[in-house]
Amino acid sequence: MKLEDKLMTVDMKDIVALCKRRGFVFPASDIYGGINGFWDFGPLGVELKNNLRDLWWKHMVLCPPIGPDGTPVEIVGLDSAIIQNPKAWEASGHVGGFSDPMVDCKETKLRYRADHLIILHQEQGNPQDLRAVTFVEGTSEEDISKRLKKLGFSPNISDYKTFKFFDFPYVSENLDKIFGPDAKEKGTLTPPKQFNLMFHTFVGATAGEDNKVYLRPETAQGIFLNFKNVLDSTRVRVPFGIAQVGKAFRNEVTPRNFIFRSREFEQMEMEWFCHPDEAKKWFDFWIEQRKKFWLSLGLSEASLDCRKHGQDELSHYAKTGEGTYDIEYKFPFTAPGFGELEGIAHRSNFDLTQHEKHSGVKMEYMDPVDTSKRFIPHVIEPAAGLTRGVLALICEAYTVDANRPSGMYMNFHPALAPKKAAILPLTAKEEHVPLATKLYLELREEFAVDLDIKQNIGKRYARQDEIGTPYCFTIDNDTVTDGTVTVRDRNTMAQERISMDSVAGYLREKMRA
RNA sequence: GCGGGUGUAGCUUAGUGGUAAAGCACUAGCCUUCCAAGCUAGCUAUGAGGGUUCGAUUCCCUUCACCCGCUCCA
Repeated sequence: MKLEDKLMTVDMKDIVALCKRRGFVFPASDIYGGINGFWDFGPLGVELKNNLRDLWWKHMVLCPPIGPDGTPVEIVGLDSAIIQNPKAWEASGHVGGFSDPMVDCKETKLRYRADHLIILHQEQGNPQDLRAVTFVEGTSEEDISKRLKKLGFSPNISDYKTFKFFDFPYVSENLDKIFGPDAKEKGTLTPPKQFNLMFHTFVGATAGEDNKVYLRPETAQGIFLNFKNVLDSTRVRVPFGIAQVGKAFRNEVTPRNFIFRSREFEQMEMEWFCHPDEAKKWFDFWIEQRKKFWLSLGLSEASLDCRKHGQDELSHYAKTGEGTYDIEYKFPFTAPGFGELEGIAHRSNFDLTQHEKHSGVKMEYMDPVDTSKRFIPHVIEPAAGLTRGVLALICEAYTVDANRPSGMYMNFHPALAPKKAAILPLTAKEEHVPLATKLYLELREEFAVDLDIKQNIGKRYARQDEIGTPYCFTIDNDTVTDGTVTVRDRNTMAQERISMDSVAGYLREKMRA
């Protein structure tokens, strides 16, 4: 089926319904009516998530890729605390810069980032006659003139003083006299609202400002905080990486699109420390590696996009250097557009420098061979969303097929499928069950497998199709006489006979990613 | 945060100001030698709270969740 056709037929509603029906993803706190921005992974969802996480870990830490010089790169793992000293988040810029004050326009229902607004003000003798008009930064002089004229003011921009929104004297008190960027009336802007995207809580039994702490909004900082510890406790040498998988929390203004943007989510991040002069080389290397990784999981080339960030969308730590690349996936709810799956950012030496300043601890790296070479390493960060990755895998796998009883199947790569195989005695009578049980007991030592005895064989195949089990092994009368079983392939529904002894080897072969 | 929509069983749909109905799924049993067949029995629902009323799933208010659009999104 062509991708376009698939997108026509696959509806997010069907995917969400399947996820709940079969135990991939449940609404969090379901029996209490749910809670906005939170989701739970069910029995099959957690298997899928763990499989993706383990493959990532294998690709990063256990068996990292071969570097440009032909030898494997060096990456070590870490699992840092979700709550760190709050100074860490001041240093990282999250306390000050992670929350953007917003201004709403009551008339037009539009919302603006206050730091993107400028105010043009014309001095008047009478304070009651304050002439102040707000514009979105970057509005052309021509458009500004036009709008000023329309409001009955002088169209000559040089008659005005320009302020950043927050630099305007007593801006909050004067809002009733200021024109919004798109408003016809003055005084329609609300005071700037602070959106603090970091969750906070308190350490200790009493709550107060002095023991306020934050839940990490990214796992990366835990890595930077341990940069020295890792250097001092292991024999790694620059260039090397530190990898971490874990939960992160963001108080998103608008959680949307199922588990795509949730307030509690999981990240897979690796910080690659290298010499500043080599940053470009490693940046390109990791973009290539990360793209290959997602393709190897079965995401199609057509539904993946690699895109460089524009200057205006760069985060506070990525303003300089090589910038940021996004690996994006064409989700049903973004199509024909794409949604971010992984960002590869050149964080330069921003974070280490910040932590050196705030903590007073030297973050300089000394080359162990040439001790005259000292520098604060630059960082290339491939940061992937584990939660988003699971969603992409689910969306990619969901395949409509009117020619089978279930009407669809989940086309997971065997290495990712929550269940690798089902063992099905053709009937619940005779000698089929004992033989099936024997095979099941053998396979469960090595693979996640199901033994399903009840109901007719068609229903059981259909159930396995819905959860994406790649293989079904069926025991019938021939098994009793010649020791062979049928293998039923999920995608083609074709069957072949193999000997019961070779089933484990057959599965092992298919699991290779 | 704004605007619009939706909310009855696991799913899809009925229905009513007065005992909430069905199909599929699910569970148990029978039957069944390869793709949701058949028979029997069983389980499960008006998102939450309040108001009006003798009585509310139905009318009203509030709230919550989800979907769409806007906004936002290291």
